Amino acid sequence: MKSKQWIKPTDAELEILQVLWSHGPCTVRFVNEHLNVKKRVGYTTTLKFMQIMTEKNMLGRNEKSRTHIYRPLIAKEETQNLLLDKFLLNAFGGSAMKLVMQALGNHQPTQEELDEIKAYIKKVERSQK
Amino acid sequence: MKSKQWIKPTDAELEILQVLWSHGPCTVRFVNEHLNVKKRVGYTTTLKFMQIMTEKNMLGRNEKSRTHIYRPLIAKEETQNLLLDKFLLNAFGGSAMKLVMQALGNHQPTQEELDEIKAYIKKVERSQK
DNA sequence: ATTTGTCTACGAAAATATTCGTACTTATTT
DNA sequence: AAATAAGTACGAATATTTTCGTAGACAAAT
Repeated sequence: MKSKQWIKPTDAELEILQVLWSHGPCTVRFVNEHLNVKKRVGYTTTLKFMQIMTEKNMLGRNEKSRTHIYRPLIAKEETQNLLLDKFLLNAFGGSAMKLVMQALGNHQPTQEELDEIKAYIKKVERSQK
Repeated sequence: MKSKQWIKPTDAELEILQVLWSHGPCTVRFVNEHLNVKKRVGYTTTLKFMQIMTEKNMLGRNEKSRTHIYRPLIAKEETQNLLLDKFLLNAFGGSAMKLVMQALGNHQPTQEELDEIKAYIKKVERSQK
């Protein structure tokens, strides 16, 4: 949707975005604690990243209170799409089908998920005929 | 297949691997010319990468003639799988289904491709019953 | 046999990304 | 009010990735 200059989030930035996307707006401390579930990261490291991301307009923040509240400024789906495009090109030479088949093959979909895909395919076929 | 220490190829390394995977073993010059179709890269840059990748055991080379012939030592599918796993975690919080649906949605599959997926789903369902 | 072109090796600059220590400010506790 | 705790800002060290220049070897062309 945006005409903004797209800046690809780095891995570390993405981890922070994940937290903000799933919980709502939150503090540096909250984010940092979540990151620390997976791996040890210093508080000021997380802080620094979030400050940088704010400069890059990836995040916004409310400075009303001393403890700032950060929120994502880029949408989850849009971001994932753009990353997906890049990844597709980088790793799969642009072949979406290859990627889809491999993702399906590697991650044992449940019957429900299969149904979801079938429904989606039907929809596409109908609109495409 | 391997118990080798897995080293994630960087973006630049992946571009080189793509060339080696699709054409057979080839020379630095050949690879470099291919990369230059997309973007300008110096010859020695490509050379350096391929030397580094050889050190990392990503590539092997035949030094019989003065002009070395490089070949990938890591398999395309295996590498893509591992990268996919990482990407899935990084960008999609591990949800393969989300990724698949988004890939399908963004890249207008042809009828043939849809058929391919349907066939695959059938296969899974049969084996899974 | 000299010049010119192509190759490899290697060091190191440049660009990016990651990590954290220190200083300073503002609350909160004692 | 002094000490302690919790925040932000910022500079800078590290680590990683990308990019090339330069030197020396060897072969091909003049």
